[in-house]
Amino acid sequence: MGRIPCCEKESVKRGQWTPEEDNKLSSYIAQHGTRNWRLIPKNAGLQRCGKSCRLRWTNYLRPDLKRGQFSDVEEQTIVKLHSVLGNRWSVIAAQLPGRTDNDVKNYWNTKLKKKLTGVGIDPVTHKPFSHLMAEIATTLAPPQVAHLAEAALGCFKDEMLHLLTKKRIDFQLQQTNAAPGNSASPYVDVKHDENEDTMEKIKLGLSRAMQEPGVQPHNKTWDSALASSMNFVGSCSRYSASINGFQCGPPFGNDGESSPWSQNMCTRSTCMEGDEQGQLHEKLEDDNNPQESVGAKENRERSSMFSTNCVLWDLPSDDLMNPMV
DNA sequence: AAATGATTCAACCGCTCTAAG
DNA sequence: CCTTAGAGCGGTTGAATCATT
Repeated sequence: MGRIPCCEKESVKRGQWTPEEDNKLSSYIAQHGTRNWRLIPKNAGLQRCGKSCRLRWTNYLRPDLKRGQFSDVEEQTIVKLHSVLGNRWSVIAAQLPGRTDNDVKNYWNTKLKKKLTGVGIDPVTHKPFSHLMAEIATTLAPPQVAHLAEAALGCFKDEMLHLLTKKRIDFQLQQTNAAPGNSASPYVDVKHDENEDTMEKIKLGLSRAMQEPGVQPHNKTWDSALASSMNFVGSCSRYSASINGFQCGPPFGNDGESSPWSQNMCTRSTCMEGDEQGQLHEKLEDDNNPQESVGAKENRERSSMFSTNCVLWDLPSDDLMNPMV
């Protein structure tokens, strides 16, 4: 037995709302409140489904809604909460006064996901891609690691190309175009010659990632030492440094000394049991410092989480500037 | 200036959860 | 306990807008 529709689809209007409809809905809700959405369109004289009315009200007409660009603080809050809660947009939105789950979801899908990917962070797990690869590598026999590395080249091709080329693309294109007989792509020729070398570097990086203890050099961000440590404390604390001091340890961990995988565990919903929601609130309130000056905020934006020096595969940054690793 | 592609975001869809009877 | 309806959620779509060629 299928569910009955919430309204007669033939008799309801769909699509964009007109100002007249908005007025009718707003004034009706102002008078009668939002009880029983099914009756609201009928009583308000709207040819709309109750569900549509609710959506229009909660996402657009509510007087307490905040319009316009997300602030840096809001952006960071979303990233933080998403790393803990995943795609629980309504919970995330509840921490952002004036923002709806739809707003947050749209902002995540259109902006934040790309930003994170652009700096080499997997937006699903909030870990560096290099770290994820190293994690997978530990479960494989050495010959398979090479295959993994090869596969990674394909999987993350777009992200890597973006990272590797964004600063030198013009230069490379100039050089390529200047050289007679070169193909249109700056990568085609070097790819073939350097492929072996590239694969060796990647394998080396992955091997180190599997072997090294938790060494965390301080002069790099998002490098494969993160991955090599196989210790998300390192990556998370580095990550947290990039996003304005958010720490995955306390209050999320059980104690001050985080276990190697405590960060990993705290990135999922298990972290939200008990009184942690309250701790989350505390933390968020700390972060949303209302006294922050505009100048300070702008400065911080310039050095925001997304300006991290992303180094993948344990390669020197100079190598990253070459067309193929 | 026009065409095309990319991006944004309001709105819809289908599902789950919850409470009432 | 079961059924049903209402509410809410997350995923997806597509029209409007913006950027690029």
